[in-house]
Amino acid sequence: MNDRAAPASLDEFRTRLTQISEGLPKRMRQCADFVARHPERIAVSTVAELSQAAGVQPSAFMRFCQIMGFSGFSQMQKLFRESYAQRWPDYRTRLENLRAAGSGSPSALLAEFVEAGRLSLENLARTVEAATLEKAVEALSQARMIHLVGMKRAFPVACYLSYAFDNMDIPSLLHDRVGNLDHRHAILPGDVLVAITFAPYSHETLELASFARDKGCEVVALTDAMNSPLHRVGATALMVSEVDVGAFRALSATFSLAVALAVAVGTRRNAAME
Amino acid sequence: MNDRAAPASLDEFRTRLTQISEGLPKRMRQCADFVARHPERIAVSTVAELSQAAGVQPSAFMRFCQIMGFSGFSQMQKLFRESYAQRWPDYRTRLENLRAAGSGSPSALLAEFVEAGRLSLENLARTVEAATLEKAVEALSQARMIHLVGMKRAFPVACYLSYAFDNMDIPSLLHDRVGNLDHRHAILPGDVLVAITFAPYSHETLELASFARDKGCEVVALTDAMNSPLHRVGATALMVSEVDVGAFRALSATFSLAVALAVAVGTRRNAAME
DNA sequence: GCACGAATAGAATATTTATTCCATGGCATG
DNA sequence: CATGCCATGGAATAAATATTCTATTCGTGC
Repeated sequence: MNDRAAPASLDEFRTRLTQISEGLPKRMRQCADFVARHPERIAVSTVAELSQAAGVQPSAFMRFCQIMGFSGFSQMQKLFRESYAQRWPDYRTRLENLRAAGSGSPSALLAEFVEAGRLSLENLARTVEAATLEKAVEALSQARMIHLVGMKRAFPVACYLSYAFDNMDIPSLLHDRVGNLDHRHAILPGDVLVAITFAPYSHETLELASFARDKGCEVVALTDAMNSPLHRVGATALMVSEVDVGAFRALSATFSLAVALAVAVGTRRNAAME
Repeated sequence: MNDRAAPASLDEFRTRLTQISEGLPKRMRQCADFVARHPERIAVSTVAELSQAAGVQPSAFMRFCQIMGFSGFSQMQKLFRESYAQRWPDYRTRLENLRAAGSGSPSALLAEFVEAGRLSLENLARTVEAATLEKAVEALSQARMIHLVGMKRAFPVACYLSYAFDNMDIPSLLHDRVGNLDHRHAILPGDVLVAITFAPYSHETLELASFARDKGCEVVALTDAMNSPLHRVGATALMVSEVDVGAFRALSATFSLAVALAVAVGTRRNAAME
């Protein structure tokens, strides 16, 4: 049937997968991609479920298993069941295991940040004001152009928004201060500025926000607290507080908020065009 | 049959188990003890295997399942399988429901992304390999200089790492392609490259990775799946898969991983200096 | 020590799930 | 344009697996 014996470990499986994944027919490629993306599901799902999730017929999935060198799905599943048995424990106990690896260890740190991210997300879901969010989306949907600014820790968020808007063909400009160039004069009537900053608040961001306000542009703020100086420029302020670990903060919740904002604006703009 | 409905979550399962575990006949007690001891095996084993491992007959194990409130073993196994593989199936329908309800509303979208973020984080905690993470941290701690590359959706992550390393006085260089300039020749022996890319994989990132490898530098990868082309350059690959909402993905889990990586490297480097 | 009921084991059955096979359709090659 | 090959879908079949049933055992109360 096939030129090679069945993979005996996940590593071998991975190797084989990358080896063959080029020059595979369409459906086989779908299987390969799906398996690569959701390896954890192989151990606990049936052929029918997996094939449906991958968007192929059960028989196609079977053929894929054979191409990978297994006699069939069952043999492949066996490999995954055996190798996932150890790392299986549910989320909570798994976190404890990671932590137990020692308080300074990378795994323990990761566990801390995962937990912090989860708390931040829950917090975000609880505290966000639907009306404010709605107002922000409405403003951005009407905008002639969307300007983005964020420095330091906020810069990744601004970048991501820029990427998202770009993907949805929404005109946007990232004020990234490359070469210390200043594009403030690109802010014209009818535009909207998204200003992102967290304590300690960046001077440049605040200044650009008040500049935009003075030009009569609306300002949507992504910030961290009620006492953020962005409130002073009359911005529509979305607040998101990240739980910190030691002196460090991830951006898990902030990114969820950012992508939700972007997608909401994108769909509303599309709806308006039809 | 039994006085109560089937547990709907692992927590309910645990509660019920402790409730009934006293005053149980001998074989039932054996089952209870075994299940309590090896809950992870339920999702991936058959009744025959489990009952043998617990030292009882298959039929005894069946009766245990019923005592726990399930109709049979299959229903109980389903609970364990579902709580492991996050239920993708109803994700699509949930989205459709949202749309049908006319609620492309921003708050509903945010709720979706918050949920997606949470699932991604849990998934990350479950699937990360401590050994790989350790290897990555070690490599980065030894590095003369850390190079960072990531395009499109991965760029915010690269930016954040750059910011974090900078804050900890760790020499790093972000290959941001501003002005289409290429700094590949700044990659010198003893350096390490952190390459970040998700499907569809960025050509530039892959190319820089193989360039670095050819120069004899280690490559640490942050990527999304087993079949990422970064595996082919022999990178130490940390995998993190984000749950998507429609066509969009946030970066919640990726950022938790990134910040944990950065902080771990920072503390280790500090420890080495003293 | 006997009779009764619960508990158990093992075999028989029903159901689910993997696997194979064959007919069809599309694509590239001659 | 015709021909052959390969990929694909769907249905038929085979295997594995859960589930139920019944005979037997074990313990308990009279």
